[in-house]
Amino acid sequence: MSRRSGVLEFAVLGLLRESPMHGYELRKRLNTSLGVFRAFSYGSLYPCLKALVQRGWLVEEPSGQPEEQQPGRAQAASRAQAGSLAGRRAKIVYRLTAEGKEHFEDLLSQTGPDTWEDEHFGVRFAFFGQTSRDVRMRVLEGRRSRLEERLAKMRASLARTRERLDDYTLELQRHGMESVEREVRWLSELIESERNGTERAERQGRETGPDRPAPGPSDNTDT
Amino acid sequence: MSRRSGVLEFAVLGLLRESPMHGYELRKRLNTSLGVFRAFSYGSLYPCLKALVQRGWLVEEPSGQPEEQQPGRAQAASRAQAGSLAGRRAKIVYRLTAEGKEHFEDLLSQTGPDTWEDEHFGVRFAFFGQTSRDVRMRVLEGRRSRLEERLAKMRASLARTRERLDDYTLELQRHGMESVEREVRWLSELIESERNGTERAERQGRETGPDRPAPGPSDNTDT
DNA sequence: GTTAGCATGTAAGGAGTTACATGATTTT
DNA sequence: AAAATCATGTAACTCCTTACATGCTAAC
Repeated sequence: MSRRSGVLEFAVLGLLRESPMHGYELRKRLNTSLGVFRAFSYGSLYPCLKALVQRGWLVEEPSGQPEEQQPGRAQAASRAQAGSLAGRRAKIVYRLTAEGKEHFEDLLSQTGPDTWEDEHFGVRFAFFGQTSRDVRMRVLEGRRSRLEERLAKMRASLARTRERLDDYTLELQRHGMESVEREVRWLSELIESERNGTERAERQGRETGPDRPAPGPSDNTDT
Repeated sequence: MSRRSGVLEFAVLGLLRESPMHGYELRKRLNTSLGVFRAFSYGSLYPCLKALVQRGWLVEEPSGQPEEQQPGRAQAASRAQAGSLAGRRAKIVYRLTAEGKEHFEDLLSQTGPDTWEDEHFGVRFAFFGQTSRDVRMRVLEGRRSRLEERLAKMRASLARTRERLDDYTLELQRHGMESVEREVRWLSELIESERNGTERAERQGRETGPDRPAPGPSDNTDT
């Protein structure tokens, strides 16, 4: 029962929305696309898929990689016993149902306080491509003010305890604060560039807007 | 039963080593000193404390803040039923035993592959003040090469999939990689300054922050 | 005299991992 | 023919959180 993950569930629905996939591939995408932030194992993925099927958001489809099978009819005959799920071991492809799609869009439109917490924010951002602009803005701004709160607390506690702490603890705190400050600046840039993007494409319905080309003039892939 | 936390256990022993404390205070220290990285609730802290007592690494000591109690005898009499742990509600102070101290020092000297993983590294670093220099070096270098591995994987996967990803996913990955690169640079500076050891601090040109105290020759336990 | 903060605990459960178990297909 | 990788799954366990339950004490 359960397996009501939240993050994992959201990511699975989001990835399957782009195209049907089987579990193994799904997991790789999960751990690269959304990679730095979370990694999942089969032990959580497969039960989650089953649960999503039971709720009617996914359907399982057996697959023997149809495209590659057409030329190989002679070979296929030799192990034809396997029936319709011939060839390779019943690779189960999961596909999003209409209800699943609707449910995912509901999730996408949520802007509750959870959405900008550490565990959720990364995955929310990863699917910003399918998210409406106003939701994007609320999530980005929510996260920023969450982080600013955190910074304020850190600064206060640092001011109170500075003298009692040894150098390493201090350095750890300093580095932590710097990281948070850096994320705040990043968010501010993103928010700015969302604001400037307002020119064309004023439709903010939940239509999946692929009309949003660049989140800023950020082109930085060096080394 | 269990409650063999690892991180929480380590942090509790480490904090109690500095001075005895009761649970409530301990939790505050846990969530500020080691703050950005982890936060713990009473629901995990108190059972952990009990478990550590059972293993003989801590002892409980009742405390009614003795200094303030002497003048208040008349009032205390009215609720004298509470017996020897009078006054405020039996505040339980936890103190590290000799065995606990020894055990903590064992933990401090460990340099297994776990120690530089995300969950452990922060808390290990927080207690570097009590850690011997060679262990510090191994942990810092271990973490750095762990992160470099991760960077290599990210770069490879990015090169493979760059065209298929939308702008937000790309931006997420870029920011993630930048964060990891930043931590690598931070580690390299720390490693440098550990190497220079006795030399005193030199600081690289780094305009971002105020002054860098540069954890220098802080005294440590040697073997 | 009531809110806010100090202080300690427990039961239930959520979210995920590890280790195991199995077998097919591709590469060397 | 061995090794690597693809592929799917389950059971047991870990670690931690939430929500609850309780009561003291300081301050407004």
